[in-house]
Amino acid sequence: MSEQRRGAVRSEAARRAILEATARLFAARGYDHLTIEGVAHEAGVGKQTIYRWWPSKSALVADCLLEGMLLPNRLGPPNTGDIRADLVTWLDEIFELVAQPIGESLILSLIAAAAENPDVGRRLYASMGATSALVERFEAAIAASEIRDDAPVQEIGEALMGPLVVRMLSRSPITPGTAERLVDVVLGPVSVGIAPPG
Amino acid sequence: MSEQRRGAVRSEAARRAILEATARLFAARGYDHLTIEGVAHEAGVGKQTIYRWWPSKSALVADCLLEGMLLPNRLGPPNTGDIRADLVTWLDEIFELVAQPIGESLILSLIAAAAENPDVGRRLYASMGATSALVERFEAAIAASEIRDDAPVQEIGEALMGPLVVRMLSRSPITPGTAERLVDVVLGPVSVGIAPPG
Amino acid sequence: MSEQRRGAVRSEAARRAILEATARLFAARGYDHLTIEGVAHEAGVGKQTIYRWWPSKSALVADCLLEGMLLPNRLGPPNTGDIRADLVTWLDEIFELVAQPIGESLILSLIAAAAENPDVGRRLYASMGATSALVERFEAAIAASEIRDDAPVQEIGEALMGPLVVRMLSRSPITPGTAERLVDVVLGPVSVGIAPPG
Amino acid sequence: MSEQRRGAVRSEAARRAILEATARLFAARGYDHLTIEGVAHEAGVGKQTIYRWWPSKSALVADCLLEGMLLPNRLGPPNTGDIRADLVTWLDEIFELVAQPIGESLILSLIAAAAENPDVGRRLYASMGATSALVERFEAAIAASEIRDDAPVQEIGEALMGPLVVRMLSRSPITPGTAERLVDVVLGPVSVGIAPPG
DNA sequence: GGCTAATCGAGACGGTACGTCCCGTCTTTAG
DNA sequence: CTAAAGACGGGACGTACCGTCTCGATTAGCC
Repeated sequence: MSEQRRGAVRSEAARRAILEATARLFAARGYDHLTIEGVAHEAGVGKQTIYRWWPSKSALVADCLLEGMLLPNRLGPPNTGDIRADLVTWLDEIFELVAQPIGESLILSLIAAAAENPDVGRRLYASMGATSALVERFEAAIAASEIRDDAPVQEIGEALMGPLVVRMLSRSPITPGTAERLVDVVLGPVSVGIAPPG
Repeated sequence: MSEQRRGAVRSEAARRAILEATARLFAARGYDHLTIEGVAHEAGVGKQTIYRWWPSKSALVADCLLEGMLLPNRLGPPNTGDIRADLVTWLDEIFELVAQPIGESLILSLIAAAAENPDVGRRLYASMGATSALVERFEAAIAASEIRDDAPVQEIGEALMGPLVVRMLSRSPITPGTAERLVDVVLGPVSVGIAPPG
Repeated sequence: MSEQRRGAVRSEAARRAILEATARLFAARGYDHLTIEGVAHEAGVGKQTIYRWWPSKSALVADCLLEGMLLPNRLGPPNTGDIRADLVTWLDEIFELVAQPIGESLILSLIAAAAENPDVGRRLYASMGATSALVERFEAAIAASEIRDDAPVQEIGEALMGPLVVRMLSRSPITPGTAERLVDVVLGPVSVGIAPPG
Repeated sequence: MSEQRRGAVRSEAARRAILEATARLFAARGYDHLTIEGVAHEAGVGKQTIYRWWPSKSALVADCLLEGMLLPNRLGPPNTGDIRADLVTWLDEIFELVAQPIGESLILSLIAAAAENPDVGRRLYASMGATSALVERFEAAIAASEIRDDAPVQEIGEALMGPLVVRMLSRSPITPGTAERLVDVVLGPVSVGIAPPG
């Protein structure tokens, strides 16, 4: 009835050692200086053990992402009841991360990995909260009538994340006030916000 | 008085052959299968001739961009007097390009190259019109009072381009109506647009 | 008094499957393309079952030899009463075998295996009749006064076999008449043979 | 008219370093523990530089032989005017060499290499004097009427060398007197030698 | 019949070496 | 002095096997 399984079972120790080594080296040296041989050596593992389970280094990175070893798994905005302030808080948090050289090269490396491997892209997108934490915050805002209930939340989310990516790729500096201006752009300036109920 | 120059001068034929070979191979096989040796061979040129003038393959790609060999040099929105329609037209044009496999992989390769090399990033940013053609259109719109004169045009531009990049990296499909929704997000829905003057 | 034995006993089926697979692969691909993994797979057997009973691939080949799976177990000269003719017949038989590509590569593989593993060497030597069938024929020849009773039979035997090995290793062609010339060399030319008794 | 040659020329330093490293490692660890990577490392050379000029490790070994780095290039019998004594001297010299463990494993390694690669075989054959020095000695012996002028010298030579190879492969000990007995076998016992002229 | 071993197939594991692809530098010859 | 050609030392690739080590299943003697 059930699937036959024979032979030794996959070693969890090796799996973890590999992912941890990958995360360590990725953070230390960036995506394109990451090598399978380096990971194997760092993890104390044969190369074949890596190739047995992952097809490429980008798949390795994707798995690290999935396990939350490169970024906090749910990086979303807070909910203080004030959607504009919460989004600004969240953006500023991210801006601060990427303002540091290490944060910048980490994100650029992730972008490079995502460009190369669809899986990394999908997981990075999920990780960055664009689908989960951020959307939840918008739904809460709709429920609280902070924003219109027909607001295109996916587009709004991407209009917040996207500029970050663009600035990083173009190496444009992120000036003070950028977060506020972005939130104003996507939610509309305060003065033209939706009318309060009643 | 003048600089003394002896011996053969830099060969323009070689320079063009190299850039054309780079563009050809980049389009055909993508950024990370592009090799200096491949370019040298394709261009019928010695490797040293490439290394003499360009420090890396990403610099080569950056130069191709600058010469408009990878993307049209000025890809900007039209100006029909209707900023919303013009932006939608422009976005849909880009969306159509990246909906084709070749366009998608071209852009993803450019993103990867930009992530790896600051120069490519800067030039790509300029190329994509985010600073020039797009900003000019916004200035025209301000002049025509189509949008507020204190609108943060850089942020608006990036809030239009950014989501494209995010969708490509995350491999999210671009659904019909996305362009309209994005324009609505960044300019505000029509009904709450700025009041007509007077 | 006797050794205690518990648990499953050695599988004769596995043993035979392994030896047969070894012989098959050895003949097909030669000694140095023979792999334990290949034998295990071909025999439908786990690798450990091979390692449990044989220490190395050359031991495997030695066992195949011992079971006569690679060469006829007793390849010796006939006895028609004419020692010279019998030796020529025997040599020509061998020469014909090694003239075919398959025979040549089989023997060269065996030589390589023998060079690598003393056991293979000893068993091959025995197999090739140099100690048994050939010596028996010489003893018969001595009994029949065909050759001197103090003839150094081991040296004579090796002086017949050795040139074959040398020709194979040096890839010298074996020309017609070689067998006769060799027999003449080791037994002395007919005209100067030992005087008939009486 | 002449062949065009452009680009850097082959480095003699690299060639020598590689051959010397090969000879050193071959002598130290034997043919089948010899690795291309080991040679490259020992020679301080990139692997590709080896693969550019030699197709396999056995070709490397063959070249070492050709340069006389593994064996003296002309290992032949002396000429004191007494062919039997000279041959015995020569054989005993070789027997002494192969009686030492290092000599034995060197020769066995050469045999293994010869079995694998025709070129090694041919060059080894030439090196061992079977074609040159030994044949010259026989010709001198014929000229001096020490042996019959129609003696099959190639067969005689191989009937001397061959048994050595057979003993090495079969790991039979070489007992005292073997050289004499072999010479007796191939030249005939003294008592039945050719009649002195006159 | 249950217990204890040993064997079997399968195959994962840490390794070593393979032969290939490119890197960026250096060397040679032609123009 | 530039350019083509291409050899060089080096690093990583992805693959093939090595010999060892689990696994779960099966098989035999012993209580």
